[in-house]
Amino acid sequence: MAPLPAKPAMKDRILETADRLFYLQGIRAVGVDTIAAEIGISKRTLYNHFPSKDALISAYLARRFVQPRPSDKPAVEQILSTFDALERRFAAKDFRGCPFVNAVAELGGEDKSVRKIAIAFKESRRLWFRDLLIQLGAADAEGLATQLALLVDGSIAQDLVRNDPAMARAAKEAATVLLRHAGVKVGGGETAQ
Amino acid sequence: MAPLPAKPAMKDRILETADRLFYLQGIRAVGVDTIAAEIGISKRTLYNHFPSKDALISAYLARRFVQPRPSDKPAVEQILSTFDALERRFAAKDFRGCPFVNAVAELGGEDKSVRKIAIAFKESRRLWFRDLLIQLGAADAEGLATQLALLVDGSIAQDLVRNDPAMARAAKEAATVLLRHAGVKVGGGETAQ
DNA sequence: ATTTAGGTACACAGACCTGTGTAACAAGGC
DNA sequence: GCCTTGTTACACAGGTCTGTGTACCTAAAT
Repeated sequence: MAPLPAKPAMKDRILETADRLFYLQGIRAVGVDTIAAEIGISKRTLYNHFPSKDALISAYLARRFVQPRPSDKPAVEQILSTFDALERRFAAKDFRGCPFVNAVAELGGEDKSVRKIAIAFKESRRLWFRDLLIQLGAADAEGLATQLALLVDGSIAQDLVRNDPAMARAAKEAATVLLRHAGVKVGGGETAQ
Repeated sequence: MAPLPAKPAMKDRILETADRLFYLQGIRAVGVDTIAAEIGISKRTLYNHFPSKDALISAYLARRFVQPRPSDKPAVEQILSTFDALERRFAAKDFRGCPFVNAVAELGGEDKSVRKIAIAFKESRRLWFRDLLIQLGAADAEGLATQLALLVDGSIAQDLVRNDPAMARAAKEAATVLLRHAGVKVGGGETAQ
């Protein structure tokens, strides 16, 4: 009915495939040939949708930049369930660390736009923590939000290397201690054990 | 006097240069040509000392695998000064994250030996924390050591992206809280402020 | 029926990569 | 003098990479 329902399908397919391959194998390790071949299209078609590999990289990272959706759950539960979600993702065998950190590590200071989006992503996550902490009346919400972000990224880095989902649990336990220390009331023993 | 004082100089020069370039620009981003050219030697000479680029990569990571030297300082001070050292390294403009994490991120699951040495490195650091914590009689030295390692790697990842040495201070403050919570006596207010 | 948009096949340029082969050169030990 | 060891210069093989050029095809819109 609408004149363009199936039209953007190709661009999305390219992006989705690039995302998967970039993330799993590394950006430099995946050539545009590989992406096109994986979809079964010609390289020319790919370049008709994205002017360069750099544009594809930017689109890949932009696609990964998703905000956590607002929730009605209690703030403290939102914060702690972050680490449960991490543990679940660590257990999936296609988890390969934070795409933004990996991109910066791989592309170095060379690429300014990559770093820029990575910084924006990390800060947005920190602010998400901070706003919840403010709701909770936590002492030093700014500093504590940073510390929680450290625990998240630390567990991601450790899991990337060790492949051990327990890293998320360790982070959650540390987060619980830090929250309590900041005067936040945290529900019982679900953290221990 | 000794017959081979200047002999291994070349191999060391190659390794040192490879280390610097691999670390700063990424392993895949640096070709053997570039390394040889940087030293001013021929590519042939490089290949006379290392049979392949993979061997050079392994030597690079092995070179980065240094144990913290034993110290007479009090254990708690050793632990906390780790974060001061991190802050100093973050402030240097040639800091580009953890070479082991970066290598795993860049080379992916593809390379088993790289992951192996990265795991060994991370575990050796965790054990270093653990042994000090045992000396201190901390509760749950194993778990706490993991948590401290998370804070280290988290601050490294955050600094890699943001270039903000304050990440090390945030990690130190979190570490202080966790140590106190485990019953470790930590000296005064040098952490706050 | 014709135009137009998007896709295909395929070759190619130009760069860079790892790794090898070869012949010549320099310096110290014997 | 001779021989060994390390280095150099340089070409090259064979592969991969990004990106372009071109001519053809198909299907939908008009």
